[in-house]
Order: sequence, then structure tokens, then C-alpha cells
Amino acid sequence: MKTRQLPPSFYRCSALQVAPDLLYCRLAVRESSGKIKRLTISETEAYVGEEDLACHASRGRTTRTEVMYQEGGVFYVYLIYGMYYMLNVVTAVRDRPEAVLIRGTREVSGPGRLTRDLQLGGELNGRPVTPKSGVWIEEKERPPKRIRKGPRVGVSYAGAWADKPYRFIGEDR
DNA sequence: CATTCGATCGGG
DNA sequence: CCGATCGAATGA
Repeated sequence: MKTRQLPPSFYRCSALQVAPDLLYCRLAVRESSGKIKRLTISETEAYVGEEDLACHASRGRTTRTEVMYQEGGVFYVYLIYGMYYMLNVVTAVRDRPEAVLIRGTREVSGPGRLTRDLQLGGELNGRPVTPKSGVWIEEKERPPKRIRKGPRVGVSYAGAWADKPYRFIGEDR
């Protein structure tokens, strides 16, 4: 059984490349019991920088978006609607604010449910995507048979950017 | 300071 | 469709 974690170079390119590449990779979480839970990533969305009106960084550096400006390979986690944490992986190079939202896994659908079920929160924000953080990502054993693309969810306010096919769903048929 | 609002979810 | 629930962003 392969359990290789993704190399740092994986995250150092565009979110548009990383988002589909993350499909079927394994999200690994070390639980308090010491046991490691692994989920297969099945849905992602790319947020591609300051020009992207759906990206939080479209309004520049702020307290919240600062981690997006880090070199790819750290988590960007924020609270939304006062009750759900969104789990993102920062990609690209330093000062290039791109990120991939992990929207769902085969086991758990929905970005809010995912973090709730795995009990992941703000403490992960800015931490590296490595076992040191207790949460990391491992290589896929096989790629999805198909990758469906579509507009991102919940960003209708983003004008022309709302329609771009930056949402990726991995399927086996 | 005050107010608005969101990369969601679950219930009706 | 609507309410929950709260921090960050925005505006006065």
C-alpha cells in the first residue's frame, strides 16, 4: 500500500493545475487516538489570484488572505457563515495568492461537513501540508476515470469569474 | 464604532 | 425558501 505524501513541488504551480491533480489523492488526518484516517478527494475548486473576483485575495492582502501569499504547500482555513470551516491548500509561489478548496471526498460530501466530521479548524491555518501538522495529502493510487468540470459554487457575485469552469469532480464513470 | 455578508448546511 | 451564527471587511 502506497502512502507517499505529495512532494512540496506538487503545490508550487497554478491552482488550475493542482485542483484536478488533487482528485483521488488521499487526505490523511491523524486523529487524537493516533489512528490515521484517509479520505479520497473527489471534488476541488481553484481560486486563482487577485484578478479572480471569486478569490478572497481579489481585495489584496488582508489579515485573512495573508496565508494565501505564502509559498504553496500550506493550508488556508477560514470560518464561513459563522459555523463552517473551509479547507484550502495554498498553491503557486510566494506573493502569488492561489489556493484550492477541498470541496469533498468520496466518504464525505461538502466542504463544511468535511471539516466538521474531521474536526479541522482554524488551528490548521498557515500550517504546512505535512504529517507535522497532523493533516497531509498522499499520492493517488489511481486517477479518476473522468474529471467533470463546472462553475464554482456560491460565487455568483464574481461577475465573469463566476462562470469559469474552475470546479473539478473526479468520477469513475 | 455599526453594519453587512459570506467558497454552507439542514430543515420545511 | 429560510435561519443559524460570527469574524472579517467595509463604510461612516
